[in-house]
Amino acid sequence: MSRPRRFDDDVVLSRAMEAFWTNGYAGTSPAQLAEATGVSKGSLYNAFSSKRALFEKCLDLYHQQIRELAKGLMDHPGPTRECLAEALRSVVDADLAQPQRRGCLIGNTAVEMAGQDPDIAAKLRRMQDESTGWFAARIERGQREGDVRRDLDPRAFAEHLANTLAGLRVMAMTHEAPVLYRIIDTALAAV
Amino acid sequence: MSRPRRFDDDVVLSRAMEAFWTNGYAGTSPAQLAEATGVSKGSLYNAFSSKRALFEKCLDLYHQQIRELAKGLMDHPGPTRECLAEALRSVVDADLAQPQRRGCLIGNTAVEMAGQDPDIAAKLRRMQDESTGWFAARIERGQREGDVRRDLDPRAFAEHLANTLAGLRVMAMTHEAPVLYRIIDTALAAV
DNA sequence: ACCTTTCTTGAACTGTTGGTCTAAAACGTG
DNA sequence: CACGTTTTAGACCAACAGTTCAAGAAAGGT
Repeated sequence: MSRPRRFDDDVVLSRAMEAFWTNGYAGTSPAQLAEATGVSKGSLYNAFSSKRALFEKCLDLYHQQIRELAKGLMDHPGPTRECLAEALRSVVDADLAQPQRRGCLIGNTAVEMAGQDPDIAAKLRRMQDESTGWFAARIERGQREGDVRRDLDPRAFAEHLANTLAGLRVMAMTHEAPVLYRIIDTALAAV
Repeated sequence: MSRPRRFDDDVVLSRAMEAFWTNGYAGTSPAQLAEATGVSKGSLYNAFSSKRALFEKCLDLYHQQIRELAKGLMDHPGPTRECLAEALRSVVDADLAQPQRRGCLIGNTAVEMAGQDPDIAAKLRRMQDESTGWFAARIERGQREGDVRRDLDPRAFAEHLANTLAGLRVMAMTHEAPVLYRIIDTALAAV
């Protein structure tokens, strides 16, 4: 029928996501996106309509990736407290392993765009709430298994954890592992 | 001698700070700065050399303002736990009272620039560490006054509080007061 | 009344931005 | 192997970025 696309949408999306992640939405120009993806500007616009639309697809991809990651981390064997601590530590480790600090794409986008753009704000809000849900589920499981104090409100504590994580990823821009690890331990002391 | 400056450097700086705060460094153009300050682009460059230099002065002003604020908040009468909770709540309230969410200028800048710019990163790091110091001092005072458990590590808990605050200001971009208040209570449960 | 100095202003400048368009090339199909 | 359709690379565009500059304007010192 027609000429097929030479590039794989998913790998292009993934590379574009990396570019947006390290440089921000405004900080990533079409030229940079072309360079990062190896696909020319023209093709990029042909395939994704606009920089904005491409960005939203990148956000979705990011969210899906952390969803997979979270699923794995929350299913790790071991006591609840250690499981949560290990999960947070692994996120921090991943951040610090990067040659350039870049934080969390969702948090970064909240800071950069949520104030001006209610649509993006709502989308980010949904994503963050989903993360909170994963934490809450793990805590409830801990309570069922007798691992976690019964008087702990799972929802409230999950929100606290999500907030701690949001903070960590900002703090990781300027701090090193020991401080961040200590923060994780302190935040989890109540479990 | 020479023609005097028509504007007051401090009010110009303060208005420029507001502009950077709501729109970010890259998101604030010289034209916007001129508009926000009421001073023409040319004069702005004459007085502050470059957008970058102006921004650093704004950062310093911001830090000085929160230093004053923190001094007041940490000296409030009442038990330590309530004092800290009230301090965090007042920051959250101030964020939510704004017509446009804008987070924390230090955190926002960390996210936007720290990855690329080691100088800025170091400066932000110093500012954040100073904030941690204020929390630590208040906790130590609480311990001296018998208000706070002796086995709490003031430094570690202060870092946790600074991290919680950093998180709150990102979460405030997309969440409302009840969630944020609950997070504050949970984070302070150990005091 | 003039001189010097620093200030203000607006225009001008260069590079880049986000985005469009086109002409040529590439492909599956019949 | 020609068809009709798509993709592609790159030229192209107006707008705007950050910055500079020449010209004039307001003070004090002489």
